Amino acid sequence: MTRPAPRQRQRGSKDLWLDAAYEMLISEGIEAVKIMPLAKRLNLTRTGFYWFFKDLAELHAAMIERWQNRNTDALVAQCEKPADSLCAALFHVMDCWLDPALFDGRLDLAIRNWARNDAALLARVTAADTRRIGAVRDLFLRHGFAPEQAQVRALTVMLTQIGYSSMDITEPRAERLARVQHYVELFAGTPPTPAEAAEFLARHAPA
Amino acid sequence: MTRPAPRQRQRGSKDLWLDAAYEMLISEGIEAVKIMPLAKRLNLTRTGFYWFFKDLAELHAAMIERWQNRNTDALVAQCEKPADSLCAALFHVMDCWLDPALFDGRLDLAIRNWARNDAALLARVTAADTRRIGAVRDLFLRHGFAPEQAQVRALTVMLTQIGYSSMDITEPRAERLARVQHYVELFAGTPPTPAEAAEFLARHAPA
DNA sequence: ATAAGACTTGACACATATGTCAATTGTGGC
DNA sequence: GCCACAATTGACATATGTGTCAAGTCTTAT
Repeated sequence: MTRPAPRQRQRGSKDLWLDAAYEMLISEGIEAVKIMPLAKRLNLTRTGFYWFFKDLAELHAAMIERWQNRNTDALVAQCEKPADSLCAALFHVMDCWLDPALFDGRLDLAIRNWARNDAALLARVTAADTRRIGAVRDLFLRHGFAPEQAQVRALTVMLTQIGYSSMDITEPRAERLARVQHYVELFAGTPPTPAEAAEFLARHAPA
Repeated sequence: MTRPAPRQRQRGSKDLWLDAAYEMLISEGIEAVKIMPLAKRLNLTRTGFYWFFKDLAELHAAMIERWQNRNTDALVAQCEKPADSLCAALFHVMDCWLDPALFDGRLDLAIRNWARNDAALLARVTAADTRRIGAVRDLFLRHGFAPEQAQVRALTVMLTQIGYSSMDITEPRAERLARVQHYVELFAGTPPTPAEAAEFLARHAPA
């Protein structure tokens, strides 16, 4: 009968620090993820941190671990969803742009910037990129594109997504939603049918 | 007869510090642009810095000034170059991707990341983006696209460019060169003529 | 009630950064 | 030769960050 959570006065916790670290990473970059500021934000004493983590490096490792099991898997899954047409398939990919549960662009960008001066992380990001681009490229290949065009279109889809985060575009949700079908038209080379567009919009109707 | 440059033992100089600061900004982000590390890299005494700049903030301001008068102007100029066809016009835009004198993607990215936590800079970046996207959009409008499609295509062109820097893609020059015509085909909706592609390639032939 | 263990705290030692200032060092103009 | 002054320097005061450790404080199981 192991008591599942002994919990005592428990003000801090591993996840509490980790969550705060994520917020910091996303809003100000890895350079801002420091123990003292996190402690201030959490209203805890700085040294309590060391009960949960060996040091800053261990916090960093934990953050990377958490990212690893996220964005990429969801994106690949969206690419592999069965679809009746190219446009329908692309709409599945576009779902990622509208549902933060599928893909967190800000987190991705933050990790990417972090990787600029962390060789080990860069390797993991590059591996993730290869997987993602490969998944989108295969989608285009399945729909009859020549290898060169499939590769370029896949890259452009991914690049656009990253650019969106990087440029920090904050159009209203409705506007972005309406714009998606134009992106699909661009990437596919032909406009989606009204039925396809309608299905997409229905998926993202306000809950 | 004002002696133009009195120069004495002059080991440092405003530009020396500024150049070093740019290198730092590009390779490691604004957080790394600190006086002590710059001094070390330049093999100068840290305090010498204060002869040229009032403080770190003044260095920062100088860097922004220098960026301001660069990337955007060249890009807009490329968009406005006369062209016989849409593809030819797009090839002019693509010139920016291959000529660092026209557009320095790494600098642009670094400034963009910096702007994430500097509201004043963010405003300038946003203004630059508006100008750039507007120039590309007008290009598509001139070639007969509907407003919505022109806007989406312009955004995608810019987003792709930013994504390229952000993703840090380092394909060999020859490969990128070869790929450009596929991007043009994607953005234009129709492939360029062999003559147009050849002209582009000739422009970028090794000097 | 009390002991065990989960969690917190403050003091210490240290590193790296910023900015000020008075003192110095070279060099060109006289 | 030497003066003026542009440019450099080292010492000082201060801020913010990291990490260690011994001592303290709750809370729950017995």
